[in-house]
Amino acid sequence: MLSERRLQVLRAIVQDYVGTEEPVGSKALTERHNLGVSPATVRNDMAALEEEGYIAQPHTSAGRIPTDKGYRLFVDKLAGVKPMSPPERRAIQNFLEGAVDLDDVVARTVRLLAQLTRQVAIVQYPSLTRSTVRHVELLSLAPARVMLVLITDTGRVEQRVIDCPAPIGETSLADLRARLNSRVAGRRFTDVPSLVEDLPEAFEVEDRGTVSTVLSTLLETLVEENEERLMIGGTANLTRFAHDFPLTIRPVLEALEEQVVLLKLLGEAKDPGVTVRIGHENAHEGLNSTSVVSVGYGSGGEAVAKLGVVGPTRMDYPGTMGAVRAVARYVGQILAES
Amino acid sequence: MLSERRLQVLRAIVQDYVGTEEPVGSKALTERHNLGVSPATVRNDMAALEEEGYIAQPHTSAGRIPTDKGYRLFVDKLAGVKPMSPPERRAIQNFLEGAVDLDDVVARTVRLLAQLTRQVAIVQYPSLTRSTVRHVELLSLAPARVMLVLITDTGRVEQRVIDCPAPIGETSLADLRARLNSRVAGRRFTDVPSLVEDLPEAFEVEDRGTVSTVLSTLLETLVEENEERLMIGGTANLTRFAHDFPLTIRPVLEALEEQVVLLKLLGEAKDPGVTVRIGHENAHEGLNSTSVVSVGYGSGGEAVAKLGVVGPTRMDYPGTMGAVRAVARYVGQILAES
DNA sequence: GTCTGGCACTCGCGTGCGAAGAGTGCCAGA
DNA sequence: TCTGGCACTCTTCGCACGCGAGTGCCAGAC
Repeated sequence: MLSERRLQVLRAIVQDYVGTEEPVGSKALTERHNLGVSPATVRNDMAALEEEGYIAQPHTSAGRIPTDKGYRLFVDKLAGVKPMSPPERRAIQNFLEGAVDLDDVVARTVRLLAQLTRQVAIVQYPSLTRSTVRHVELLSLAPARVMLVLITDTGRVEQRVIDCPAPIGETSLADLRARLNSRVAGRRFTDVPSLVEDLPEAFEVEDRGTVSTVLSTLLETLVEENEERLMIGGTANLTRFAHDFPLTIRPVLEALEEQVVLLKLLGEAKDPGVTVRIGHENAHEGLNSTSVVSVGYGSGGEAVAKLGVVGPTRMDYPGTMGAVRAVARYVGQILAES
Repeated sequence: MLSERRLQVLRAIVQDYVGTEEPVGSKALTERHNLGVSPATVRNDMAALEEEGYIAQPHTSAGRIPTDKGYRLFVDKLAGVKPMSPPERRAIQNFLEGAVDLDDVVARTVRLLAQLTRQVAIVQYPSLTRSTVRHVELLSLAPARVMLVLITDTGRVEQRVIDCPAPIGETSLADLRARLNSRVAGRRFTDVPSLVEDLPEAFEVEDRGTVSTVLSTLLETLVEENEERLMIGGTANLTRFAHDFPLTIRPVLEALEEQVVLLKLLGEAKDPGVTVRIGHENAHEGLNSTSVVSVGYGSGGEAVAKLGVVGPTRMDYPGTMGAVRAVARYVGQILAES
């Protein structure tokens, strides 16, 4: 077990390193933080911390920098979440309130998050799977071709063109539309399958094939996770620390282009609060020198999607966590209102 | 006027510099291209080319590199468009054919273009203003709240929620939907305004306000240019030449995040063929050291949107132009089919 | 026991210098 | 008009050197 002072030393190292971006030595530490002890003592503590793997030195005769393990301890035990100041809160609210539709909400959220944290922001669109159905529309494009439009309570619209096994008449289609909506409107996606199960039976034999096809397409649309979209922004912020790691920026940019990777990244965080994944804790190799701070957000009390930022492991964790949490909260509010 | 041989020298310089990424000297030139003259002669030509501003030397005693003006001459007079090889064409076609909807088409196009050119790819969604209406759908969300869904021939879907001045009955709404569709379905956006002008007159007085509101929202949606969306990809390719210009990558990334800038960038090119804007020819400052190669594409014979790539001025112009042109052609085909 | 001051030691980094190499410009001759 | 040769310029690279930051350890003080 580490003594209280050693934890303080670790905290000081993290704070200084995040601020200066340079390895921090024992002398500088005692000057900047009044720990009440001499550099020599701090050196002993540092040696112990290094022994335990919390800090490391890039070269002999250089200062120490925190390891992933050190940041982890810092985040878990030594630092809280720094709340946003009232002016910042107002700014967030104002910025988000101007949004006109869902795309705009997401776009503004990304910009806002990128600006606040000065890092790369990722915002997932409100997920289909946890939302409710507002309306299902069926349009006849051709005798045996139907377009399915699904509108969710979060304002998201998904459309699919369906090739039917047999032509279907306008009357039958209208019938199907009406029955479908009376059953599923306002219901959660997860409940839909059981609600429409016996629907084909209500139709004439010749239409049943088409009805089944439409229904299965609807169900596909509902559960299909790979349709989950997200928006990213603030990639220019990567260049802020590129001078340290010019070789790092490439894999990060590559990872950011893989939506699958990002969705997995956000999806992994199961914690209801703010989740932090540091360095090698990220499964994806390209992100081994970055940290991901993410949190769920939702229109009701419930999370329907995630948002977060990606930045260097050397980041201002309390501030970033505060910003991410605050933005998530306000986005939730905006979604609930609309 | 430059002599034939001097143009050849310029062409050789551009080609070598693009290949090696290093300033090219007179000796290397004569070795790699059989110009039939000695290095000394080439030196004289180089001096002349420098005098005219087509090439420059980074330092005294270094080789020459092309200037923006030099690239311009190269693109206009010295190089053609390099057509794709048959295997490449097949690969393009195969890759694009798997697309399931418009988003997917655009996403695949971006990936493809980024891979082929190894540069940053930008694809604009097929523009609303030049497409035709496939279907207009009206959904009653609440007595005085209607959702308008517009489906275009390119598969794009736009939706708006409209607050009506007065409640409107389902019958009237169905009537409006039917009349609207019979008038505008299959028509070009630009024709729509005159086609629906007198529509309110066909309704009862109490519904006219609502009908007008719906119509004006529809017209807004049709003309609203700021809704133009685009997708970009391949930003990781920027790092390929970041070692030369670590300071360049940041403004480029910033510019790429400004959709407005990109739309303007693509919009500027009026030429029906492939357009190339080199270095300072780009209005946006951040893109002063990059070139943009763009072209229109469309489902019919007509261009409805643009696509292109952004890369260093030192790029393989013939190859890039060929790839951009080929991809545009195939995307057009895919859009026409679906 | 724990902390402190002192001291020797280790490296990384910046500087200056010299040699090497690439490339140019110019000139006289074919 | 082209060519070969020559002197000149500059950049780059390697290397030695000194400086400074920072460490580790030890003996002594509280």
